[in-house]
Amino acid sequence: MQITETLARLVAEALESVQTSGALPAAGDVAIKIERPKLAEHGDFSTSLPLVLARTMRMAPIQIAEAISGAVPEHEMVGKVEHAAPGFVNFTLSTAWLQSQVDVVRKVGGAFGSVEVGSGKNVQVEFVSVNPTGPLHVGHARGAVIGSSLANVLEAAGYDVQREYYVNDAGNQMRVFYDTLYSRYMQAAGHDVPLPDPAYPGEYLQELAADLLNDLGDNAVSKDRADATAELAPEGLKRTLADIRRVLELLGVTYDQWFYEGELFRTGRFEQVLELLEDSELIVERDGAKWFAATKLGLEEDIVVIRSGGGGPTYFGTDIAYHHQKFFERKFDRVINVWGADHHGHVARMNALMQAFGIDPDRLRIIINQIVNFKDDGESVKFSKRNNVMVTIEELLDEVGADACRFIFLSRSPESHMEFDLGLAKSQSSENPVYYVQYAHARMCSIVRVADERKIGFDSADLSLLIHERELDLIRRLIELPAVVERSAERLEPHHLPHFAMDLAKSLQRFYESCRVVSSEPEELEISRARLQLVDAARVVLGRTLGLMGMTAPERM
RNA sequence: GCCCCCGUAGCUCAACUGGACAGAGCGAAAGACUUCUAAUCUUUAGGUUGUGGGUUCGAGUCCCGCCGGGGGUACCA
Repeated sequence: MQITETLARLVAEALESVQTSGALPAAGDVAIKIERPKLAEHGDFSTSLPLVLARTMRMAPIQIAEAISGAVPEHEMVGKVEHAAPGFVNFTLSTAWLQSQVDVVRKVGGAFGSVEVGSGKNVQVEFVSVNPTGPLHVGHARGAVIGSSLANVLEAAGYDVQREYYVNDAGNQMRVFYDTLYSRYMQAAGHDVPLPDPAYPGEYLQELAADLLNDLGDNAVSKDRADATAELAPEGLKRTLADIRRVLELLGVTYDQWFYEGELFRTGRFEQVLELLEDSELIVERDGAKWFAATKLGLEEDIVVIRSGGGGPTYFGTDIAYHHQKFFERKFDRVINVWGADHHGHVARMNALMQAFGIDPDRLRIIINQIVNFKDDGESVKFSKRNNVMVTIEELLDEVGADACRFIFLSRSPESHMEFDLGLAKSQSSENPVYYVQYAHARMCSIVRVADERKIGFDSADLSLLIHERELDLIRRLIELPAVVERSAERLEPHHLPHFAMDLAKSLQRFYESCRVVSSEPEELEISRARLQLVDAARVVLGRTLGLMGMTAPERM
């Protein structure tokens, strides 16, 4: 059970007992919120319940606070209960209990921080899902990092998680991609075939076409356009996807499932779902096209799902089948899509779609991450696939490194319009907070190594020796991780992790500064052992935090 | 025009969904290494949370109006 839950229970008991005794009047049901005060003098946890109750009880909040704080039952976790103006009840954790947590952390080990809010529900996190028409560029990195860390956090929170990349292999953009590939292939073979319009004019397709000519030979040259394209397309797709996958892995991003849009057509699901909606008259025909009747569900306009003139399904059209499949065939309890801000217009449509399916809209959550504004030494850089000005994720990783990249993207909440200064990230990489955090981890590992070299075993230790302010501060920090995981999972906000990591690293460095761990003085052996256990616990917690962020936890730097 | 997101220290960002004196990092100023890693630590300066109202015991957080920035508003994705 989380600390706050225990405290809330104690407060509830206290409230009940003073109401039973008649010291306080009845007040109906109230939610008891336990929070963390900003100031140390206000204790470790607090509740403003008296302020909330003041009105209905028609009493001064401070009196209520006094009554409640005086009635809080004894508990091993709680050292001190105080009331404070204007109407707070403040809790200070007991020193003995804090000391005991070092052992708890070490026993739980790498699983420390896991919570059970997910209770075995299965959730899918779909992220990146960029059309495989070329290499990923820097703009895609943010969603990749957010999605992958969120998946880690949800897993730690007890969810059964599936990470998915939705491969748009069937749409318009792919046709353009294949048409361009054909032209480039013919050009590479020495034929003057102009680029289609529209086309993907970038270098990437020239290189890919040259590779295909080299590896597959020139068989396709003599075929007509359709046959040749049909021959080149699967290999072009395969190689582009393989490259995307490779670069994502460099960034520390992996998937459980690569789901192909084409699958929705091959299995007939697209047709089925459309028929289903036609039956409930949510698909209508007009102007030669098929429309999703979103106006019947409160939206301002209907949405085309199949274009007129045999134009095929739209992006939204296949999304209908795709999401139906997620909920009804694969039966996910929850689905989370991480999208860039350029797709935010679709959110309302997706909610309407959930309505059409008769699914609780809360089961689908769409995280919109805002566009990243890239700068280079203060100068704004605009990227675009069309005008061919872009930096690939791979180039970014060459310059900045995956860990630093992840940390930077992760520390901003998704809705912030973040700045990413490439020049700064490169030139000041040693001042980057990411190294501060990793260094703290390496330092703790180093201490354990030294203890090992000097043959100082610390399997057993007297933890009651840990009474230094910095030691207790560090323990307080360590045991925050479960709450951080819980909050990040419940609110789908992985950005709390790097901030916690910074705070933890700070506590570690401060402890290191004030408390000598491995001592050569014989009379300090016992305190050394106790501190070694603390260092070991801290190493575990920081390592886990880095792991959740998808970063490495170096043992030396 | 309409819809969504944002505006917090010089810069980059937090603030536990309405709580107590708004916090970190970087940058700036001043200090600290004979021991386990100085990629460190200790101080100091820096704020009318864009702005004007409102709700509340209490507002960076909720509501309304302005100002500024970004994104969307296709039979593109």
